[in-house]
Amino acid sequence: MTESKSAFLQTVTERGFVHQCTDMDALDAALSEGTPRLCYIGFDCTADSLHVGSLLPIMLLRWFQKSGHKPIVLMGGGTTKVGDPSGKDEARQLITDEKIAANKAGIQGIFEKFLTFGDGPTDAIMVDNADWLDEIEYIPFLRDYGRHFSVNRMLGFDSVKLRLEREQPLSFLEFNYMILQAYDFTELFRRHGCILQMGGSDQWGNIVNGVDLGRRVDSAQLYGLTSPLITTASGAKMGKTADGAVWLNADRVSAYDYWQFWRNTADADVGRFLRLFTDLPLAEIEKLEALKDAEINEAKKILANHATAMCHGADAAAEAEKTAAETFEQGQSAAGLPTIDIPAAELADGITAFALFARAGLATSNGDARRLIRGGGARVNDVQLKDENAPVTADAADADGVIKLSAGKKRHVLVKLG
RNA sequence: GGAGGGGUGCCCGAGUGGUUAAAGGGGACGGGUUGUAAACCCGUUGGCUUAGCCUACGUUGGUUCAAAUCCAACUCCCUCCA
Repeated sequence: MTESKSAFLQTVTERGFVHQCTDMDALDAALSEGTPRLCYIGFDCTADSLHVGSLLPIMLLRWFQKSGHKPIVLMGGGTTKVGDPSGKDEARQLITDEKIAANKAGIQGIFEKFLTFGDGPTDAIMVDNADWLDEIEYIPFLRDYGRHFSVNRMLGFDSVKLRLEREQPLSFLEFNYMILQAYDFTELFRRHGCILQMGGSDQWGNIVNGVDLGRRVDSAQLYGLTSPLITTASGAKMGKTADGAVWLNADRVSAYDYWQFWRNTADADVGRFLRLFTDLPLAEIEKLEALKDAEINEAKKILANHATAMCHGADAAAEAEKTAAETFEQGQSAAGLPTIDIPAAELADGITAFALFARAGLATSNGDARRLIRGGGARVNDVQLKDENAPVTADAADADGVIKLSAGKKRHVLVKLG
């Protein structure tokens, strides 16, 4: 394909979202007819929040909507009961129905920040595959749909093949996942006229099965498009930090930490991430990524601002930027840093340094805090601690009753006397 | 149902009676350098009331002065056979 006619494929290709497509030219034609088309991406309810790994699919839906089409967010309330074996070495733990419902509730709100929902022709809608999967009758389903799946072929798909090659167990339950996901596509085609399913590259097998099933049972021309797996310049899967995944829900990862995550992007990743995770025009991104040496830090701030504003709101992003500037550029104890309250009475007698660091969450245990201090990584009000057993008292507090604790250069917590 | 193999710290993976909180690697964290990069060098990486004590090698029980290492039962996984 040379030049896309459709705004959506044009944008998404230029920005680096496309890994594979079942039929780029035909899809391009379908999206260029001037009428809104429908596409969907499924999100399983395996946790009570999504993390930055899901951001790419969400951005795809966002661009789809911005390009004049109608996105469907499919909540995997049904498929989560089965568990997707894709990209997993081990069988997923079965998740209870209650947990799935709770997870779904936690996830749903995120989409409203990235998409406009409603009844209009290009408004996003949200559906749950439990609505139809829970009702399936085994024998009729096998006869109507199961006969279209070749086990020989299924064994060749990565999600299954990798498990078998590594001699890891794959239960029949999980083996059925791709059939159910394929059926989702058929169901969404019939209910809504949805013609496109997108997803991460690990979903390719599942998506192709859906396209094939649609052709077999409904003679429908369906399309699939996948996005590449995003790794950082250092080769790691993107979105992991010491504390685990970078979650999108504010109660899991604060707006400040979220901002910091983006601010700490490697130089080599800045341009790519700006294209993928912000709406900034390409011309502007090209200028930003061309910045040299320390100047590229400005591009990182812009990345952090846009990414945070999209997820947590412009106010939270501005606040996070201000806090970071005060902390790192002016070396102050910025009010916006994570804060813990400790009763003044407790500090009157002093709290042993290692215990205080552990309590502030800067160390995972007292022992960890001791090691941190011994290694010279702990500071109180920017003064390095020498003695892990020395008490920190209320005397260390400034006029506002605040003590600044630091572990390394990047992690800071304020202790506020209560 | 039968036969064999396996379950070690965040992950991978050594270790087959004591000197083992357990080699090595990865990851992570901290220090140095720096731009809140990258690369590189150094250190740390079970818990606690930390010169000491406690808990740990699938689970439970046993042998022994002493077990991750030997024995038994159980459990989960893998392979082959039925």
